Amino acid sequence: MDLPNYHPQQSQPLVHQPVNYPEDVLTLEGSSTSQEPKTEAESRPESEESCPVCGDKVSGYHYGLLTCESCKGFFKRSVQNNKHYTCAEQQSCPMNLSQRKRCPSCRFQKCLAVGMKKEAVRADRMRGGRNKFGPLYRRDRQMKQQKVYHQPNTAPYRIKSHLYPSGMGHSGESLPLDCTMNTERVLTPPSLPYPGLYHCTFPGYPQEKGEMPFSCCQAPTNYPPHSILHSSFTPRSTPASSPCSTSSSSTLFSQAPTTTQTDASSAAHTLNFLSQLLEGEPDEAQLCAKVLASLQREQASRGKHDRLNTFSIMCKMADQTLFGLVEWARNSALFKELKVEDQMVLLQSCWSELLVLDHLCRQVAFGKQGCIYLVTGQQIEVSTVISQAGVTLSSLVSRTQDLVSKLKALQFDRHEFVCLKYLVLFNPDVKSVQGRRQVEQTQERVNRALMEHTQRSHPGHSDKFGQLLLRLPEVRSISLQVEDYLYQRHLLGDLPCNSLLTEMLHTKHN
DNA sequence: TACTCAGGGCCAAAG
DNA sequence: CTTTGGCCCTGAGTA
Repeated sequence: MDLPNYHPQQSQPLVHQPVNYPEDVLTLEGSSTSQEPKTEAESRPESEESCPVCGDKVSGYHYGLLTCESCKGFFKRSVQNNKHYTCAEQQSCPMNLSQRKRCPSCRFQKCLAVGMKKEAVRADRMRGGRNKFGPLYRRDRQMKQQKVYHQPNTAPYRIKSHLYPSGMGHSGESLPLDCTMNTERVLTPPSLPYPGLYHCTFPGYPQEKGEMPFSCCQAPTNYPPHSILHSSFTPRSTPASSPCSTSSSSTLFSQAPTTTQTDASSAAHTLNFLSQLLEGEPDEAQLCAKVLASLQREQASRGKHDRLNTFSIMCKMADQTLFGLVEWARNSALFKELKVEDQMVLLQSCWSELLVLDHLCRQVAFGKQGCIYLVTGQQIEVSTVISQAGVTLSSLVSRTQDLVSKLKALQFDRHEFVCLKYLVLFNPDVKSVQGRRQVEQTQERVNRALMEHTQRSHPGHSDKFGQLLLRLPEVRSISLQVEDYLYQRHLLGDLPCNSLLTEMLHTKHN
């Protein structure tokens, strides 16, 4: 896996750039494994697919995925010559066949965002041979093959996934996991602040079928909305008001308190440490705006009858949130101290837990009783989701809402949230972590800070620390269920391709 | 051993 | 002059 915008060797901060995926990212083509007899069409599947970067015709697998010859060459040159491009605009230049030459910066970012792997460009420039991604390419082909198998009427090979809405089944066969959530119907446009994002018609689901429209509450115009915990969840511009916020982050992060320190200085250090952790927290309003803008761009680039369905919208939201979480980790001083390889494996291991934690935090902070609060500020009634979702999704929603209730009862605050995020990220038990000791020390340090914070902020609640830690196995369990669910939907072709989400799912199932 | 196919190099064309 | 992109070469992996 390569992470989008992941340039550990670069010193300048990288700005997250939402990805404008081409309209046909939801299409796929037939393919076959090399062991099987091939038809003419199957033997050249890539000729039917468009490059995820610019939409040109793909010429084969290049640096991790199917791309065109031109983007292959561009990516190779960029990596080989260690190019550092700068975008003259807002890092969101359109990327298509006619405009791909205009902005190399956005083109290169797009290459990385769709999953082209820098490490596949050989440092020794040796020609020929096979690379280490052979199994990845094989798996990719097999998955495409699998989807074609599930959708027999696939000639020609490009299929719009919304022609196969979930819940309809394929050829009457039963599906291995719940895919009955009629997510195409979940969000309804009225009262939404960005009506262009959602559409009323749901391909494959005629309205007269009698389905109940999902009620969707108006998102508050002023962010953030109500919350009894509002004061605990102040935006990132304010928390630096801690007593010792004048110290530099490098000093703080490089010095753990020693046992010889007095209680007072240890407490001050913990406060300082926590406020430094909090400073790295992304601004929720900015994230909200970013996700909305990305969704708007996506919808604007589509035809009137080719709008994203609700499940795809949710996936895009999760994808953008994931981008934000990766960016958060990457910008963390503690995380930067780790080897790049360790950063990668840690993120690969915990991305879904971070997503779940992020969702939980948003619910505790902003979610109204009985509603799910989306990253875009919109709200969906839990009861409606559960009534329309299949077994797996209903169970996920219920479990998550239970956890939200428990966290609310514990008066979960922002300091504790950021600590849990770090505890999940710095997991020394992840296989193949090289700097295990370093990861362990950071985890212990965050653990200590969390303990001291809970004892200080809730002296009457002696076991808050333990109660919070006890929630982590449930977070883990939910995240694994989320991964399984998403992977099954991915195999059915319901997930938008070329997203960080699918990339992470791929890596986990490698 | 022949074949496959992904990475690298070359070079005319475009900017 | 630099960059692009189509074409060809190379060679490890595979049947």
